[in-house]
Amino acid sequence: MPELPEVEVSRLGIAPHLEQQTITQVKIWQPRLRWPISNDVLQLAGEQVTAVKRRAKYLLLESRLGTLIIHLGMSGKLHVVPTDSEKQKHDHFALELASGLSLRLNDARRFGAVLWQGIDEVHEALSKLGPEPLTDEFTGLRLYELSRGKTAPVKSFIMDNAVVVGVGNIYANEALFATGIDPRRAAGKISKARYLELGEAIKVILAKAITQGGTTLKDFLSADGKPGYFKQELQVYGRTGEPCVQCLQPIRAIRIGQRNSFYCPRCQK
DNA sequence: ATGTTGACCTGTAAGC
DNA sequence: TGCTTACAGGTCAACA
Repeated sequence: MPELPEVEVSRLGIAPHLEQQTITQVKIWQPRLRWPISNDVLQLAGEQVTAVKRRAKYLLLESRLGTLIIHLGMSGKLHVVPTDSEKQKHDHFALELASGLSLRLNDARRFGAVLWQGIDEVHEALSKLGPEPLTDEFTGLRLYELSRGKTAPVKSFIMDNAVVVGVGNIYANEALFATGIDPRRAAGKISKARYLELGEAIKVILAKAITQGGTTLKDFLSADGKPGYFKQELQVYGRTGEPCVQCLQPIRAIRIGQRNSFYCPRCQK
């Protein structure tokens, strides 16, 4: 479900309910997610959430004792609900708060994760990540330099978390359309000038998606239940056979690295 | 080393 | 109305 904008929208939705709140109880209903939920997370009971941050597609709930790391995988969702409300199917984990509200993780496919990072540790899930796309550490120049000699498709390249984090299947397709780059092209054979444009396009598209509340494809809702409106902005993703917004050619779908990929055969070279 | 593929798991939609 | 198949927002391990 979530790429970086959806995770950020989730963060913005839950943060006001969590920050400075005391956790009264930690509930592990289903520990078998992508990795088992460690009992280390139980020490959060009685602790205060000092900040709610994000790194890549990971949410970071900080406390005096350490950081709870949440990843939503493909289908994970966070809800803030009254603690006495009924547990839903696929609710796996919850933090109960002194306010009477609870944060619940619901994830049908269980590709998500709940991890514990002790104070002064860096969890290995976070240790090999590239820069955040919306910071100055990420530039088109970086894309250009890292891509030299690579033969993998440019779409796979920009989805590589060691190159830049947070660019998933939707926004990779959109950024390549915005810059007129054929997603199949070898990453190493694209010019510096085009990478400079691509870097900017990634920033602009992700930032806009965040302001629109993310992309709701099937069922993404922010923690307060609102859908995202970026779907209306999608130029190629999911538009197989529909006319290109620029040239009216039908949008094509192909498979790149096992992922559905959409492009305009006329506008993208 | 780099690139590609399968695997994890469940729900939903499409096809027969 | 079934039943079967393919696919879905992500990431990692294993392989060539």
